Amino acid sequence: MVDRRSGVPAFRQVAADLRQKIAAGDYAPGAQLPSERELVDTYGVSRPTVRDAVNLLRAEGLVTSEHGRGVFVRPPASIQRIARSRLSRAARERNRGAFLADAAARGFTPSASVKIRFEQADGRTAAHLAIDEGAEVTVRDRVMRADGLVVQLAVSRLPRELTRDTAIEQVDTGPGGAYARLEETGHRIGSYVEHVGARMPTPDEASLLQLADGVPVVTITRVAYGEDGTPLEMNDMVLAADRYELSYEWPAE
Amino acid sequence: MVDRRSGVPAFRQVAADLRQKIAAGDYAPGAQLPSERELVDTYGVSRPTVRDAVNLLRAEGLVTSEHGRGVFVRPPASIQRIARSRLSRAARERNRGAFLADAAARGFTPSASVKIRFEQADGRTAAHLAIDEGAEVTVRDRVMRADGLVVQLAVSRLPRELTRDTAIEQVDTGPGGAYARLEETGHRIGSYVEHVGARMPTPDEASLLQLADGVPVVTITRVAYGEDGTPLEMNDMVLAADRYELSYEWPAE
DNA sequence: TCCGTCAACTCATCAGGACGTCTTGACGAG
DNA sequence: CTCGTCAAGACGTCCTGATGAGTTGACGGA
Repeated sequence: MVDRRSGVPAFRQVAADLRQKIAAGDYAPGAQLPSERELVDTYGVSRPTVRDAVNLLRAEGLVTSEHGRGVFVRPPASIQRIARSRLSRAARERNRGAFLADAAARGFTPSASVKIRFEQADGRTAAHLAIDEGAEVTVRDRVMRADGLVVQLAVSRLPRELTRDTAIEQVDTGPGGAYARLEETGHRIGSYVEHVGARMPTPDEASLLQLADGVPVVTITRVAYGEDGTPLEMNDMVLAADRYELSYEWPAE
Repeated sequence: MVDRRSGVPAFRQVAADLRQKIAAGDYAPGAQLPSERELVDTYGVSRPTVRDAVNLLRAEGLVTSEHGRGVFVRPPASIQRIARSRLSRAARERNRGAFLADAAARGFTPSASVKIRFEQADGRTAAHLAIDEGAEVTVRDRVMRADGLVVQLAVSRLPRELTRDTAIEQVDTGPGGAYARLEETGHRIGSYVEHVGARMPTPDEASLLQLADGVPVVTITRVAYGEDGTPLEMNDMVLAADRYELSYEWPAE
């Protein structure tokens, strides 16, 4: 029952109580919460108030509601790891590319849809690739799946000069992926930089990645540099935050 | 005006239209959206429907609403960077610790509140530190501020044996921070591993970090290893995703 | 036994109204 | 000119009431 004199809005009190019960294990992961009607009786509030409370918990990623079934406590996500070593030349020689290698090693059946297009560099792309704004870039737009489920979106951009007459402008880049093709044409990779952030998904991303409410996406912008420091490739990746954990390792200096 | 026969819920149509107008620049960053009353007239829906639409945009982090003032387009966040080099010994010798060094270099006035306590290791801590579950650990619970604003939460855990009779069990760890004290007692750091993820904040975190709705947090678990591979310290950090971008760099192998 | 029907239960959506609090700015008293 | 008052308009909260749509399981017919 809510306290009307506390000054705390009723729907927040309901949300706080449910949140506490979930944390305490009264409602275990995967368990169903009482129906809206029951919550109305339990707390002595109206149904929209109960719905506001549930909406809050959903935005926090604590519960998901299923139309016609009920509201359920979100089970903890199964976490996958992406190690820095997935980009090593050794791994590249054994496989077709970073993502396919990673997924195969984990026992998933990976697949990817690729669309190639050519663009003029916008300001951000120009800055990352150290080229002029408006210069032509090759864009590889990929949707990666594991066992049919979309798990990652990636948009790769390279200066057009680096990809002309190479398999990078083809849907299938061949063994070792685009990085292998770059190195074959004399552009040996010297280092990588990854910029990592997080935000809420756009509706498109939420739908593609089949994200539940309250699940953010992790964004990674990776830039590959040549041994002389020239930027060779920029790769914008979007991952579901509840399905991925990134790991980075480096020696103390 | 919404299309009642399209099957798409009215509040989603309103949200989509507003989202498109924001993306197109009709409502610029920082600009005020029409009031709820105006939106009711514009789209021909009731006020709860308009509110549902605005709530959706807020959960996406696109807008913030201010009581008594209106609803505003969220301006793009000012991004800070954390480079791997902030953990170098050279930086440590010049400063008091990673966070204070970072903030000072950026022109902020940094401050931090620290609470020390001792715990028994839970399963996760035991796994990361390679110690027995239940073994005693020293916990440093820190709230970091820049110009008075809370920007980062950090909970550091070390095996108690490593901290006994050192300044690590004091609020002020002295010049160079806890890592410098560890190295002084013969525990030279060999490598770091960071595990990066993202999720929606708990209500506590949202309040401490003054997070707007729809802003996720980035979580970092950093483990520092000795030169022999022994885990020395585990540090759980929580950052506002709209105020930080992480950068990692490594040479190609 | 099997399977289709259908009632009952679930959440999703929407309307319309009421009252509260907060912010802003006009305006008048000093 | 300054400052406090106050009304208007903004969002916040909460209610009652209604309809729609998806899911499940009991039940009865084949």
